[in-house]
Amino acid sequence: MQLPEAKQKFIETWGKLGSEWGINRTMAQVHALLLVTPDALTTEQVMEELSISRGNANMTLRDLMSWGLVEKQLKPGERKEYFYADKDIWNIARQVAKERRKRELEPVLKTLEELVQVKGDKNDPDFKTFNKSMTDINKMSKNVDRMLDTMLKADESWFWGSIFKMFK
Amino acid sequence: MQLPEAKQKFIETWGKLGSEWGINRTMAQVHALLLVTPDALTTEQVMEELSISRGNANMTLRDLMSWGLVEKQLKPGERKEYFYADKDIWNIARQVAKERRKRELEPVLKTLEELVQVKGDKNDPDFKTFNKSMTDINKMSKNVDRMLDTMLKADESWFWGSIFKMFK
DNA sequence: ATAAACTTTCAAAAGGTTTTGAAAGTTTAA
DNA sequence: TTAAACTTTCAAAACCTTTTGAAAGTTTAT
Repeated sequence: MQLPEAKQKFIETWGKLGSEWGINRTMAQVHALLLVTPDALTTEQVMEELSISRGNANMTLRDLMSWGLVEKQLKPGERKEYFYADKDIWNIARQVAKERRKRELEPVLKTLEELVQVKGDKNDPDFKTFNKSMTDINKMSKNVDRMLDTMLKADESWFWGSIFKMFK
Repeated sequence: MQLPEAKQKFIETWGKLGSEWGINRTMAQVHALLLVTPDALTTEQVMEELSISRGNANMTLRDLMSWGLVEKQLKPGERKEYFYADKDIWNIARQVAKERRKRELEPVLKTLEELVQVKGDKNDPDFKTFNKSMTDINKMSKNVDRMLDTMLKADESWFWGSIFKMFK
């Protein structure tokens, strides 16, 4: 396989994976494009490479910046804005974990906390089942939250090292 | 908050979380309903509780079975099929991890393996960037894969215990 | 064999999300 | 100023996914 074809394949694959995990396909594709591009690209170049409209490119690049995955670069003497993606995969993973935790896990944790408090008749099977599920899901969610916290603070090799020591 | 309202809130919350993570909202809602219901429900009851059509209920329940989250129960002397969800949250998490790994991570790993093999000019910045990204993403994906493997084989309390020992 | 009870299918409709592109807005240079 | 270069907006269109519901299929009891 040649480089241009391989890039294309990566962009497709990353886009598909993104959409399976609730990330807009185009956003994942733009990110993939920037990941395999050594230097920063303009909106124009992103539009060109992926055959998408100006509006789409603009909005997607802003989204990627709000996720902390892409940064704007201004070159001296130039009006155009350039976009550059951090290529450090551990940083990327942490950044995504951090954002999804804040956007999605935290609100759920808050709701579960309320639902665990719901009182009812201890002999009512409906209540018993509800209460047990809420308690268990709440515990697991908190564990996930703590694991993410560990990951966010950790250095890559230390984190995986510790994980794999689990089965030494 | 009263039990019926609380159930409703859980169903909503779980549905929203599901859709944020690429799982059909209705599927997550049906699963949530079964999680807070002590006994097995018929298609009819699911339709009723969530105000969805027969076709939708049928297809969603089959999907949940294919994910290994719900099982069909037949009661002696009855024609109707009943659907029951395993309430063990660790089992559920493992089952979801197992399926998503098989359906989504494995194909990506296979593609990355190919993309890492792509040869090119070591002085070409395009090639260097592509190759580094593929190598790094491949390594991280393999680590995730191994972590999932550990999780799938593990007992709940042992797994979290080991995770939290990481920061003792 | 028949009919009632129940499940499955799938084309069409509804609903939701993403994309477009032209217009409006902004910044910079002269 | 003015106008060129560039970015942002957003209503409408395109696209994609989900849902519906009636019809077809299946199973069981008589």
